[in-house]
Amino acid sequence: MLRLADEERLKRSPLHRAIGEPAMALLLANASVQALPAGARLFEQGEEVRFLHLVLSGRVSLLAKALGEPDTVIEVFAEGELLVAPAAILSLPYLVSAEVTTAARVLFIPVEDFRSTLERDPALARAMAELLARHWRVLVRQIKDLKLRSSAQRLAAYLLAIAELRGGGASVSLPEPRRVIAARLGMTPESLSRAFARLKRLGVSGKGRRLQLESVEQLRSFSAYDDQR
Amino acid sequence: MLRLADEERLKRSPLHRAIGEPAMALLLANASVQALPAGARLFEQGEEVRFLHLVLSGRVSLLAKALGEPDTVIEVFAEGELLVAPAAILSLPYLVSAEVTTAARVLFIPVEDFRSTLERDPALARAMAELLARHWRVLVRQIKDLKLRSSAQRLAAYLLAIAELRGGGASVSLPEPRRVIAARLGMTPESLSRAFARLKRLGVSGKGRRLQLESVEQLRSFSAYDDQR
DNA sequence: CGGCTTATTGACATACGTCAACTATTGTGG
DNA sequence: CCACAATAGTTGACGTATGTCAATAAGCCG
Repeated sequence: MLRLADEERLKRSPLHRAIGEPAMALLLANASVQALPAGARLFEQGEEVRFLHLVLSGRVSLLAKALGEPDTVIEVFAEGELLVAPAAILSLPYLVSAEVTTAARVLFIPVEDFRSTLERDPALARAMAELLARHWRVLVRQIKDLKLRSSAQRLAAYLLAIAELRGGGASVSLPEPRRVIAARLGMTPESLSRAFARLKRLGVSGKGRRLQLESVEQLRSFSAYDDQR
Repeated sequence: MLRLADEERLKRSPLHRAIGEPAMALLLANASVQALPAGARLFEQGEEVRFLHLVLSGRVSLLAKALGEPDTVIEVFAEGELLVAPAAILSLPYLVSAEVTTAARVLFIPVEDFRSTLERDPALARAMAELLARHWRVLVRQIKDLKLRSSAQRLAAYLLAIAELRGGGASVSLPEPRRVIAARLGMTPESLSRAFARLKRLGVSGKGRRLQLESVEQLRSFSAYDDQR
């Protein structure tokens, strides 16, 4: 069930670090791991929560849909991250759906175990408060983005956020297909293409997933980027 | 310092209910209350956190500014609510500023007292996890709004959210000047005016702060509104 | 009752979405 | 390994929602 590699990854997760061995054991008592292909759905908006999910590997997107069809991406979670704890904490139905973007291994913790551990173990409660606090900031940043920046500025900020700096430039490897990035940034794939075209003039080059940023400085001032984590 | 009316309000706040008398006493040890006029600033984006703020009365807006000037409103807090706990929990600078919208009385809790109580009192940690979980959902809903709905739909959803239902209709009393509502909904005051004009055809009437909604049903379907709390 | 702020309306600009055609990339089976 | 289909991304033409700027009207307060 829990492979060795999974154990390793679990040990490195922020949750495990924060709450330690004994509390983790409680959470794992009835937990299981599933290997899921890209496209698999973990849960749907409106459903009752049955498991708390922890991403062991791969990537999982949170999707929101309006009554019409086109889903948008709220956030993408990677290795070590916990999915949609709020619904689990509040015993409320999911506000969003979750879809595997890159084939993933996911830990399923029964929500009753999570809730009872949350009652009993103060470290878990503190860890959740901290995790949610971090997430609050991620979401607020996204709202600021959507309200205050143009699509090209959002793209620039996104590239800066995932870039590996070196010297005055940086290189970026896009972690998702462009279509997903477009949704995450609140635009259509077409607009994303055009945003990339606009950024060419600001020193963004390369094709496929690998890109080079010629001048981080220039991008930063274009995006009105504030590095605050 | 703490007036009787303040005590009353404090007792009714979700925080007090959740953590009880003794933990609350710890938080209050060095706390003070300030009466603030509309327009007063509680803190600025980028500043270090020195106090945790609890709104006793009045309304306080969270503002975000880009490098250019025009601020946008992330959220408005009313009586009994806690302001920007994430920065306090994480010991990170504020991501947003706070401005009093309607003259307010605000409790200032020194952040050291908050942090030490958070360490020691599991009930506070759990209360914070729950509070942040609720807030997470508020923010996600706003992101869904911004990405998936038109300005008129956002306004319709907003009106439904604050409406007092009666029969098939409802009445609404706008809690903020229209300029603030516009910013909260991610549009200009001009666009808000036009959104109201569009909703007239859907049975939204009245002027000034008091409005009537003729058919909640009609608005709901127009806004593609999902009531999920 | 002025005078100041706040909201509305109109004319216009623009960013972004939509639709469609085209191109590139990826995967698959012969 | 190539050929081809399927999918993903780009580009162009065009429409529309929303922003901008300016003028007017409406509320609000001393």
